[in-house]
Amino acid sequence: MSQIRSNNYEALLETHHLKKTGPRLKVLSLLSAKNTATSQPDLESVMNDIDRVTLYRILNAFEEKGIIHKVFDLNGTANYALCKSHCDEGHHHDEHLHFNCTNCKNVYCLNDLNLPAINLPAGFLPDSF
Amino acid sequence: MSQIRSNNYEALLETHHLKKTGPRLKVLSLLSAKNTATSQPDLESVMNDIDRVTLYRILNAFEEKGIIHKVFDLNGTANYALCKSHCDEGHHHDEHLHFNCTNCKNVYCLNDLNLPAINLPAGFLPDSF
DNA sequence: TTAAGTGCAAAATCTTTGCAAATGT
DNA sequence: ACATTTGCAAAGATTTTGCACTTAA
Repeated sequence: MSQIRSNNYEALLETHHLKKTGPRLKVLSLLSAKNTATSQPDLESVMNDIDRVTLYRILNAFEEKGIIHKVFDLNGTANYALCKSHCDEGHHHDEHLHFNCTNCKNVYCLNDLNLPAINLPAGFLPDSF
Repeated sequence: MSQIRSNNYEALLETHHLKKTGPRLKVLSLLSAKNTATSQPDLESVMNDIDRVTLYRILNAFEEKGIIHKVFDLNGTANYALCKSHCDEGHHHDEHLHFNCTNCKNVYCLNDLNLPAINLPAGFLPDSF
């Protein structure tokens, strides 16, 4: 089973023309193991065997490729979660809400939820949420 | 008229037991002059006569007192805007949405807007938005 | 007068950049 | 073998802290 999952990650990397390296697979498995977005500090502490700079670069690369998305919590710290649906290179398309639990401090992705209708002021068109 | 506005700021500071100093009044007048939230870098560049550290302390103090609120834009940079309604010390109560114009990069407060109904997953209760 | 606020210097973080060594294909 | 990716060192940027001086009340 972890075999199957691991293959999924590798396929994901292949799709995006990224090499299947240890650090990258580790990030993917960490992010998919949780149902909440993971903060960069948390990732760093768990990946203490790999360089902090490498983590920055992996996260940036994944975000550009549309593999993960970044959301800032109430403290302004970046949290990352896997994209569920069709995200292209350079453009994310899995628009959904997040919420920040004040109890456990976790950031949840509300993928199942319909986006509420939001009327922007006159003259503005919605682009993304 | 700028006289009247200035008096408003001073009253605001009095209410919160803060001294009416030059830097503080300047921050208040800058924030109220715009209908969008102002990023900290923008504030710094405009307040180039006062120390960066002072600005940090003023913004933190104002936020704690419930005079302003902080919102992070899509780049994770802090933007500040005056609170419109009843915000207490340590607790903000003017819940509203923000949006980030991809054209002008400004962060707008949607005070007039009704909050959309959002159903959290089972077991969670909304606290703030 | 005196408690609060400011400015400066310096520390502590956080993030980016450059380059040589290591690794995947 | 070659282009990518990583690790390390170092630069840059952001945020916090300590302390002496200044200012509002």
